[in-house]
Amino acid sequence: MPRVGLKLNQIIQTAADIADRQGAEAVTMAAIARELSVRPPSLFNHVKGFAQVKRELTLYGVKKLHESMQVASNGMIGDEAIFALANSYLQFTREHPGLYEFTIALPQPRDEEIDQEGNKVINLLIEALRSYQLSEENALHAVRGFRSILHGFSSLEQKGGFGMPLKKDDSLNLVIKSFLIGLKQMN
Amino acid sequence: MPRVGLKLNQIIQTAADIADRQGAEAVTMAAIARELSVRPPSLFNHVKGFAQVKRELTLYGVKKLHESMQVASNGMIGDEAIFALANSYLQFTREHPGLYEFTIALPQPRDEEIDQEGNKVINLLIEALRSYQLSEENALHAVRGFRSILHGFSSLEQKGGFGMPLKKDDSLNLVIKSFLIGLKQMN
DNA sequence: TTATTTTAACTAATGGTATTAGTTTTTGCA
DNA sequence: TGCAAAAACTAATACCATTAGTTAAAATAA
Repeated sequence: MPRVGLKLNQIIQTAADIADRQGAEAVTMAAIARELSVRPPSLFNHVKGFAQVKRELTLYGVKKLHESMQVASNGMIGDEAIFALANSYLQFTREHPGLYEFTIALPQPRDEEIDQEGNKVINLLIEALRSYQLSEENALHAVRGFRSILHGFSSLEQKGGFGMPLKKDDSLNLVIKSFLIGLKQMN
Repeated sequence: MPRVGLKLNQIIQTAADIADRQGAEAVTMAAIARELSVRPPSLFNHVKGFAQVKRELTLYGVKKLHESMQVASNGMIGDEAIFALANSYLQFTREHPGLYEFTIALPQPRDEEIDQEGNKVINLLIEALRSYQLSEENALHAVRGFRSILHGFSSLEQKGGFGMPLKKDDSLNLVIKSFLIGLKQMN
């Protein structure tokens, strides 16, 4: 029994790979162990249990999503920033469908570190909406709306909810464009 | 071992109750059997397997959602109909959080009967948007957008994604209102 | 270098899950 | 009344996460 040298990082990476390739529900301790050529109990030397694996997966996903959006919108403002954020969000959900599921499955009770990382994403949206000169309250409402659009669209797309053979990116563009036009007339 | 007299209907009803009271992931054959005071294998006399239970749950949920929206928007047109649809959608997800999760977990591969029922919901939206005089293509984009807003908002609300202490209904109203304003300037 | 301690793998076992096979009992009908 | 079908059951299998206890390898101390 040679040492494999597992690290928490490898375990989460492996779990994320399984999620993206076989779906979020395929992520099990047994599957991770198989992938790493190790017996399931060995994982418990590095992780408290399956609950922690999911928690780390969520944290990893949110961090990665934030990073993508950060990079994509860097230096932009206004509509340009908003569309850049939307596109990078959608790209992330398409490249990492399984990981994304964990990203939106927030643990109960709330997790300080995950919340903090999630707030960074929200702050990107708040920044991008700044040029709209909304009241503080309306800005928060608008962020919720924008998040709803992004998550709702991604989720429906992944679940196969869009049956019609119609360019999906056009749909997202239209809803965001409409939303922004409406926002401009809000004050 | 007296006859219990299980019916497919009772099984699905029980499953839906468990979903709404304890969460969608609490729905198991074992839990359903416990609730019905029956041994798990007995369920297999009425149901092919857990996969079918989930499938029936999805169908039941979509039907129920459609019925609620149908009733709520009956006789209305334009914005009034749209807000009525949105409110009844949200009410459904709040009253049936567990069942709603199954409602959006469409089975792979596609299920003819579920698709058909889902199309009825979509048709309600298309009808409501008719007064906007959108091109056929834009109408479909708009429906996707509207569905994204509804599902995204509901999903984030359920997952506890809205941290700020801000009236959630106001948020939904604002995003829909903005979206509609934008739509009106689309042609 | 050798000895000791710690780390990380292991095996074995427990209790949960869905599911199948085979059995028994009840019910409904001829 | 008797028989066939339906619907419950028990028993067993194969997964799953997890815990306890064991062993071997690696890191550290002497």
